[in-house]
Amino acid sequence: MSILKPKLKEKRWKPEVEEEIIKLWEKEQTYKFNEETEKPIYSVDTPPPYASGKWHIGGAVHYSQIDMIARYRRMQGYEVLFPFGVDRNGLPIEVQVEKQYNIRMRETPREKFIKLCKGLLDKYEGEIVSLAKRLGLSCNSFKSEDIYRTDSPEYRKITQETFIELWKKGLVYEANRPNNWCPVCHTTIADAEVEYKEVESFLNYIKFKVKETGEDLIIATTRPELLCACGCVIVHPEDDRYKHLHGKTAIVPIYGIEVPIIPHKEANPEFGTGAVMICSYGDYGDVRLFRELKLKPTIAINVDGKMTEAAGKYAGLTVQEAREQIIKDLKEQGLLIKQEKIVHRTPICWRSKDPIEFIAMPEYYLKQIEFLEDLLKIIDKIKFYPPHHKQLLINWINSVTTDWPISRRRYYGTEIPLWYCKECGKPITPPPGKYYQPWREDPPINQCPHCGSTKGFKGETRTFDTWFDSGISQLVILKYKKDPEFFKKAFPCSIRPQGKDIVRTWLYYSILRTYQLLKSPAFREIWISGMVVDEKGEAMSKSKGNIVMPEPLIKKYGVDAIRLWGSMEAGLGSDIRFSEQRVGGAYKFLVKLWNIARFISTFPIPEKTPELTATDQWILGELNKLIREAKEGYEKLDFQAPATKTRSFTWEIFASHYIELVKSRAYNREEKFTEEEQQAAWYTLHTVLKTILKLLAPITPFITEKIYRELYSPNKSIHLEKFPQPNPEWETPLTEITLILTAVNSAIWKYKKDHGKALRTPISEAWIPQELKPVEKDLKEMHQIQNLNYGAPKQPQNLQKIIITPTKTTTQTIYLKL
RNA sequence: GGGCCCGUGGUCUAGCCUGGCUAUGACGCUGUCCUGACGAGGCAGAGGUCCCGGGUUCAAAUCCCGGCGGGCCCA
Repeated sequence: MSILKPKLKEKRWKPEVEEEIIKLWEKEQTYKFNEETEKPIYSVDTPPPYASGKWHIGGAVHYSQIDMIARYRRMQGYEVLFPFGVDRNGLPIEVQVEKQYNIRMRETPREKFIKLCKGLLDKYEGEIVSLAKRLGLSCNSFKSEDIYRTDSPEYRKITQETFIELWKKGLVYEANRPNNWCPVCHTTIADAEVEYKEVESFLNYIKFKVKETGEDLIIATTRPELLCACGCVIVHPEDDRYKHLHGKTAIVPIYGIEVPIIPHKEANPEFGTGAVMICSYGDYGDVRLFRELKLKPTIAINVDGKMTEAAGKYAGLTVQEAREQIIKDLKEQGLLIKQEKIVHRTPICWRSKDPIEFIAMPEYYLKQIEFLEDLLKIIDKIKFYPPHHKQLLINWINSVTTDWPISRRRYYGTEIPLWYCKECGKPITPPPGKYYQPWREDPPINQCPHCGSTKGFKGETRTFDTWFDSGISQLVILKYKKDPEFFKKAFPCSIRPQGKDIVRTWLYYSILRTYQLLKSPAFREIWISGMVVDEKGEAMSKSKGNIVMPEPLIKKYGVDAIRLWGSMEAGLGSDIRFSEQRVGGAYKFLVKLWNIARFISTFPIPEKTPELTATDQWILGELNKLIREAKEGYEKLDFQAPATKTRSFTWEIFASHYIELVKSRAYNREEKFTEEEQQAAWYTLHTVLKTILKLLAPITPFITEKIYRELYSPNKSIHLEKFPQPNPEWETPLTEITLILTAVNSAIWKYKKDHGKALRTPISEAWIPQELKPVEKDLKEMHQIQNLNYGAPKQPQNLQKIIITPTKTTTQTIYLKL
């Protein structure tokens, strides 16, 4: 009798092993992109994480799911372009630097400020890259020189080049119009960058006078500090309370300004008193009405968020201070009737979280309104995963009403490549092909092409909105403007994977930018995932203090457990609720898988395919079903079904029933089986295991790689293997017995347990359903049945009768005797 | 005010598009078993008005209408 010992020594899967595997991948350059490839290219536009903080568990899950897409496509035979990039431009890092060093950007020399930004960015980038590696992302390379950065001279050069192109096409213009202004970041921001926050504030009822009649007119407002900028009062045309005032004049308290009372349907009779004061730049509606009614705006708030001279005695106060002061004054003068507490949504800056103001500044705009129709058409050519999330993008496109302000009065961003002639003041663009910094260098020409002056130029100091550069990542990774031949071959980008939170920004801008440059859809596929929320179902945020960091979980359970948990937890597009307990549950399966492999590793792999027994054919038939189901999920780029179905097959069918059935045969210690039969068990055990490993490889890349290398392929990664296909030779009607077989096994185990017997205890007599005849030999050994019969016994008196229910609607009867 | 998604045992989730068997699975819970890989196991079990109301249908978790509740986005 040969001594069989498991090849896998460890009794359980250890998360530390993952780190060795990462080193192996690095050494072998497993995921390197081969540009000369004959295979079709599949390009993944990995979201370049913003280098201003670490990833929480949500980031970890999100990126590992994107990795599953890359891994699945690679196993399907694509040459996968899966770059890693880092987004480093714009507001977020600047805000961070101001906080960290307690400085103000405008009071700091630009060179110095940029240096501080770079330093902090490098630190965060390092942390993010090492976590990305630890998560097992199969990016082509994590070498510093291979990572792209949106603030590198090469990237910025391309950003500027695309701007020059759009400028020449006449798609950029400058306009002085009120816009979202963050007084803290000191810059204009786009609608897409505006967030809303529920704020509790007072609705103040303020007494105006009607000039013609002398009567009081009560106005309700949340912004009394804007009284000085009041341009008119509107009332609803059908509002009977005010019909007699149409066309009359109202006198603004404190300032004594006379303004018209205008009937307008924007006034909501239900809100406040039904009479609304319209102030220049109060909110969107105010801005719109001022334009519509051709009123002359009064600028009440300056760029620092302080009141201007127009506010009279309140000049110089902040908005908040002015509001408090004016309320106090109104109260003293008996002009404040009452105050109501209300909760309303206030627009805030997405980065600094401060309330935004509407302030008119000259800014550059990129035309987008005239492209919206085309965008709606072009996205029909893109496949969405999951399909219903396409609606998120359609909704946003339909709600865009103004062009995109792209200039930012900030330091750390891609510079707008423009100079202005000192003589005529007209802007000039430099030739493309170089990275320009107009705030610190002269243009490449010395004579103004407009007026011929040689007096020199003044450089533009503003930068681009950060979405202006991240919105071309899909072009940059395909070597746009760098390698035209490759670009032609690879464009459009195969897939844009991203979270649903940045549909209106990154996704929308990417599609717009690509369409404007190339008149083509940017992507073939778009994959939009949900977010990871905390145990209570709420979004994670620093202010709530409910952020879960991945590192301790990685240490305890390993990355594979987190990845498996993330896939099993919810279908694609749904939010995933964090639960450490469930991560632990995923880890238990990995231990199970490890031990299954450990058991199987006891047996050699037969060199020739032996004649298979019915039991073997049965499990291969079941395996075939699993392959089909898993593939179906993978095709939807939704990993929930592959993860849960493979898990349940592995644990509940393969381990619990097949392995138990063939243990005797595989060991064959008493030589009750032929050598061929024994080899058939070995062959089948290995075949099933190998297939399970491949089915799980995209989801749990570490444990599958480890087992695969130990057992089957020391030198070639499982991740370079082909994804399993259903095998027609494995089709068998034997899968029809699965439910009966598992029910009979369970019944026998329970019977023995009920009688306090060990599972090895012999059964002297058993009567079971006829269907199980094909697996008779294994079944007898498994349960130690001495006298096995089929159907119903003639003399059932001495036997225990047990009714089993293989399906919910069918029952069968078996008879047992110990 | 509008759009999208969602509502299934204590908790989370599948099924819904394409209606049909006693509703899937996990975690937790209860009981029990040291069986040749696995006690971070095995086995067994309890636990559900499929949010509510109406309609279509022989038949509804599933389709339609109307509510209620939650989330996200927009105005």
